[in-house]
Amino acid sequence: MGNLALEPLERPEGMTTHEYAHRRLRQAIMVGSIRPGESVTIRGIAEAMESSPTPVREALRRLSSEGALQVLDNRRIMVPRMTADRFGELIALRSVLEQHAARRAVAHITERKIDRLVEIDNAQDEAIKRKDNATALLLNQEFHRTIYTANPEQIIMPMVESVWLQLGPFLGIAMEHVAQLYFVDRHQEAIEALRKRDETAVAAAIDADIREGIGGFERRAIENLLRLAGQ
Amino acid sequence: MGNLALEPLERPEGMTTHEYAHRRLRQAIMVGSIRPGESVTIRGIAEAMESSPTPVREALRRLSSEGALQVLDNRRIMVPRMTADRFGELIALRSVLEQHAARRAVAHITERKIDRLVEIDNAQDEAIKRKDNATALLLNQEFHRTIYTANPEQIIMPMVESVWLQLGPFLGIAMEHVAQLYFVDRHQEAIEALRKRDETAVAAAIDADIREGIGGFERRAIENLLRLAGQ
DNA sequence: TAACTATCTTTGTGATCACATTTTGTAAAT
DNA sequence: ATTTACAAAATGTGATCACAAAGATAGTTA
Repeated sequence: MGNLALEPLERPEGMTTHEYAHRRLRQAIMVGSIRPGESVTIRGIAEAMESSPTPVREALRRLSSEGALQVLDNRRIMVPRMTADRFGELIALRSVLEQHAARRAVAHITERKIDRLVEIDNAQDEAIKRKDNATALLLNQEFHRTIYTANPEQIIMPMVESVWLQLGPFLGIAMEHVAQLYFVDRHQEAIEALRKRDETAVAAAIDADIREGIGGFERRAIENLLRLAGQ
Repeated sequence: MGNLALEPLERPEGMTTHEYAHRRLRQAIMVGSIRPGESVTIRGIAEAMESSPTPVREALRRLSSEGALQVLDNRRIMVPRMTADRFGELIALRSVLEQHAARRAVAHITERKIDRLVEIDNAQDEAIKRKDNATALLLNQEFHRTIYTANPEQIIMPMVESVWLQLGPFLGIAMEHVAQLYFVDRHQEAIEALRKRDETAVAAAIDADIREGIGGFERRAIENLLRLAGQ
């Protein structure tokens, strides 16, 4: 359990060690590189990224506050386990949060932003064709993030990302057992609705994107996947 | 800026230092003991609670992930400043989050829970009569928390508390300049709706409680308060 | 008086160490 | 073969130290 395969990540000049550790772990969790129930150790991570326990501990505390990690009673730190019920809660919350975020952003969307959204969506389609799930996943997040952050007073993004983080490990399992993630593309609808500045239509597109995308997993399918993964 | 008046807080047996630091700071921020824009230092807090920088840093990282603190470019850590726009975002988000949390909890509410809610509400009324704002505030939170945590799979509570944390410092300002906080009591409505297991009515009561309570501050009033407080 | 500079102090950061607890591994006993 | 007992290793925790960057202060100059 001590040895942990963390894909390398460039470290910008001037970034602190704890911030780097945080970002690297966060990304690993977000794209499903760490399985639910897997535990991480402070010293293990410190060794893996050639630093010391102190900054790693700060990174782990942040991740636990973000819901990405869970601190057990025996002080061990692990990626939370997934259940069908928890998955349902996460999808319902994701839908509510992102619909709200989208509604609050509509008034601030510029034509330039919309052009950017089209770009991202095209890139995502490319990634899906290449069967590059990880990239498609990140581009999908980038699409959503671009919309929500159009609102300059936005304060919801950390919560949206928290939900993404909590869904990440399950996505990792799904990607292991499903040939290709089923990406539903309601992005075109969202873009059209944004062009018209139609709040309700935007919210509907976001909701559909979530519920028919990752949220579309049936309860039975989730239980099967978790059993297959030995959860 | 180094000296910080932290009201003492009992420390349960076996609680780690960083956890204790986190809880103590969190409570101070939640009830408005620290003003927006005020900065805290690692060594200052460590000295105030007779510990060392290491665990304090962990506590501060957690609080920054919770939105209670803001890390500046110069790495200084401060309580985020409030603006009328940000306040509006916070109230809107609070309403959406708590309505959702309440809806998801309705099915799990027991008669015992409802009795507990009545108790809390009575205690809050007492505190209001005594003009004990801090206690009333905490009891109000306890009321809401009791509802939302009835759902055993609930994952939204950390986000709700994050919003409370972000509103806390402004409440501190409000309490300095307003004789008594205007507590609107839609709790009776919420209790009645819970008794009937009426999701929509519960959500409506929660929404009204928020929007007519703290959310009832007019934009003009907020700007005045902030100006009075030298923000 | 205002602006600049040099010095001292404060502060954040990360590595290291010591300690207590937990976990793991091994050998003996039933 | 399973359980128990004990030793060894691993792990989380918190204090301390050294270093660099930022901030404050005092003194000097224009």
